[in-house]
Amino acid sequence: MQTKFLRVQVALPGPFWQPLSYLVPDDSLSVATDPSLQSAWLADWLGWRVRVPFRNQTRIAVVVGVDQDDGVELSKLKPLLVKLDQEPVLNSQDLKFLRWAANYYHEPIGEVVMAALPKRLRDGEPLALPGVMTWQRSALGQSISVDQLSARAHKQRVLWQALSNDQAWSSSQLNASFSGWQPLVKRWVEQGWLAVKEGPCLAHKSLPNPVRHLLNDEQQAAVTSVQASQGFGCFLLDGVTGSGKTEVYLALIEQVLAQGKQVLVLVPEIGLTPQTAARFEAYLQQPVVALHSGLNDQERHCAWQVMRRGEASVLLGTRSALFSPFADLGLCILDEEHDLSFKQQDGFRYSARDLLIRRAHLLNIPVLLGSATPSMESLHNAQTGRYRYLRLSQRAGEAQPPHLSLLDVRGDRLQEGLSNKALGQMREALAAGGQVLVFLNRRGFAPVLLCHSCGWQGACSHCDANLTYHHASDTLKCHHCGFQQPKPKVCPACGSAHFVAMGQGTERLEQFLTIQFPEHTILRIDRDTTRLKGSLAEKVTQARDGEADILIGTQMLAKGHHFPKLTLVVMLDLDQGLFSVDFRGAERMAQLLVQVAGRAGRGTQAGRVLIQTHQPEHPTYQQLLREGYAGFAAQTLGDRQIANLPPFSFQLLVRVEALDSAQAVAFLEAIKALLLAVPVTEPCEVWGPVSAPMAKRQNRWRYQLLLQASSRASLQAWWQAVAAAVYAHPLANRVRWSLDVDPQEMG
DNA sequence: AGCACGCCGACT
DNA sequence: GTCGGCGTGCTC
Repeated sequence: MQTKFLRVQVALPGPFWQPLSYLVPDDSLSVATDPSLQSAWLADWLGWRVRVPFRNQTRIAVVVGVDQDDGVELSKLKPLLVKLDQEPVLNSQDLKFLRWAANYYHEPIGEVVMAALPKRLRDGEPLALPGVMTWQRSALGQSISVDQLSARAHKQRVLWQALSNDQAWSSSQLNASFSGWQPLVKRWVEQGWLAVKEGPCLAHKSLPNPVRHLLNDEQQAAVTSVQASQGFGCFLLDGVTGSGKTEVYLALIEQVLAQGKQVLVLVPEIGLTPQTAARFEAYLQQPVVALHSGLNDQERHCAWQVMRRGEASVLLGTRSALFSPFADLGLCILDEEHDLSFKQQDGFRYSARDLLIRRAHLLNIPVLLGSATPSMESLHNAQTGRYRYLRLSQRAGEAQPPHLSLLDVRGDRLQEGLSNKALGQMREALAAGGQVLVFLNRRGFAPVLLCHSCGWQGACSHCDANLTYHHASDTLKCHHCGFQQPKPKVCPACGSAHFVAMGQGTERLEQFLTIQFPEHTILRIDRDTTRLKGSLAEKVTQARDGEADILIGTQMLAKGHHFPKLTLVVMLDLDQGLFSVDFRGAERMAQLLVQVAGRAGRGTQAGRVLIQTHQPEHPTYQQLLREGYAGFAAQTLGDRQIANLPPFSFQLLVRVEALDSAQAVAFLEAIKALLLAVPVTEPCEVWGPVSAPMAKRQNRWRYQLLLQASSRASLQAWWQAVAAAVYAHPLANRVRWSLDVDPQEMG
């Protein structure tokens, strides 16, 4: 038999645009050289973890291809060191999906594959979780009484006595009660007294009491539509706040679970609270695996493993849970589909919504997107028939839709951003026994220290941004690079010692309201007051139970929470959304308004929403008030079509950062020249280079180039036509640059 | 991305 | 004379 050198292609984190090849060790050759065993050879390697030599060290990689001749010289190839695990970590469908994602987002395959593995597996830890073994008396063990043990072996007798309760003991349970149990347990296993079981690594916990609900006609119609789906289908569930989208999800999940299949539910980053998981468990009466940023590496590994093995059927997670492997996935759900947190904003800039749809498509299963304020993209897809449109128009129970009104504050004196009219309304609502939420979208309102004499204000020397004044530490800080300095004693420009703190923060608002409403309790919920683990959930519970009369909140209070006693919402600074540089500014503002308004009047009392504004005649407000979100969306889609903006076109943003701004611009100009030289049939446009919204960050100048085309395919093809030349450009290695496919924010 | 190699200022 | 600054170039 002639010698054939076999190679595998592996995904390794790093900027490698194709997988790296390694030779397989000699002892694997006999299988592979026989052509009839090619498929066995494939199954033996594809998706397996391997340890490979890399430079002068070793790395963990995943085999993504087998024996493809990629043109790399044999002499350059190294043999891989060892194959890990007893099974592949990713199956061929997972790999196909990940390859598609890498290709679409122009992200190195190694980075994408590693995003699909929990950190412990990326680091080469064993696949099996330590501590998931449980021990229980075997049939033989049942007959062994403690008296058969030596009377002098006190430790043994205590341990055996404990094990005689017929429960399965995990190592963590044994650790908690006994020391030195391992050798004894090991011996008893060898003697056949104990049976080892590899149990689920999730702690057994008791399920909440069952909760059932009846569906109204609209909910039932939505459930029926999705159930009728044969194979892949994408559904948009457009349901007003409080209309009971979750009940639809639960009914569908229940049905899929009854078929023995699994379900993946994605929620926004701050939407996943223990209450959400508990609600799912109460209805479904089975454990729900939660996967979110609050978990440690072991817990993530556990969740990953449990879903992959099919030991649990429901995964409820944030963005990255999208990559989890499943034994048999039957349904995907993505709640609050308009939410920006589904788009990863750094590194691998994927959209969890778009990738979830792609994954469902590859698996040929239905996917359901839900929102009270669907994105223009999804509404457009529903209108063109790519998605099936499902509508829930009624609030569940007796709850009335909130009443929205504009509060014209032009010419009024504002105290900490609040008008006297708003304060008056708050007093009335509180006197009537209601709860009040003051909503502050703090962006752009960070407190700035200003010299009262000359107007000087601190600017960061490394970024194109103002320094923010921090009262507690009496310092000026840059939120973008971490630069900080003590508050100057006198103004660096004019020498005056008279400073004023400008701008609005929730902290100052809280101080002000404490003075205004001394007899009422105030609860502030924002990034600063919820930094500790679990404190958001705790505060939300307090708010929901009516322990505070006045709530002060930012973005994180806008989503999904239910405050039955809330009767009045005051929105302080929505106006800025009207004048955003981003064409999606108004869309975001409208979504925020409707979502926050949805917090009010979910109990028996009708809710009111006051929007403080300097622009009461602005068409966006007028439209939202007259026709609601649907009318706003129809108008916005019309405008987008005329302007040929997404969702009527597709965009790709090239971002560049460089210490030398000339290099950044030169690189983008070079890319633009390459793009313009490509003959294209469909309309393709390129704008820029322009300065990024924050022109300088951490001493690097930031520029961007926007590509736009009439279809995803033509946009991809256009970039592909220049990609090789761009990567080969001398500046490509001298500046930091990245691609953002389907950018959601221009920052 | 890391992490080496490589070629010029302040130190025992 | 060296230690080390981070520019630049490669990784199967």
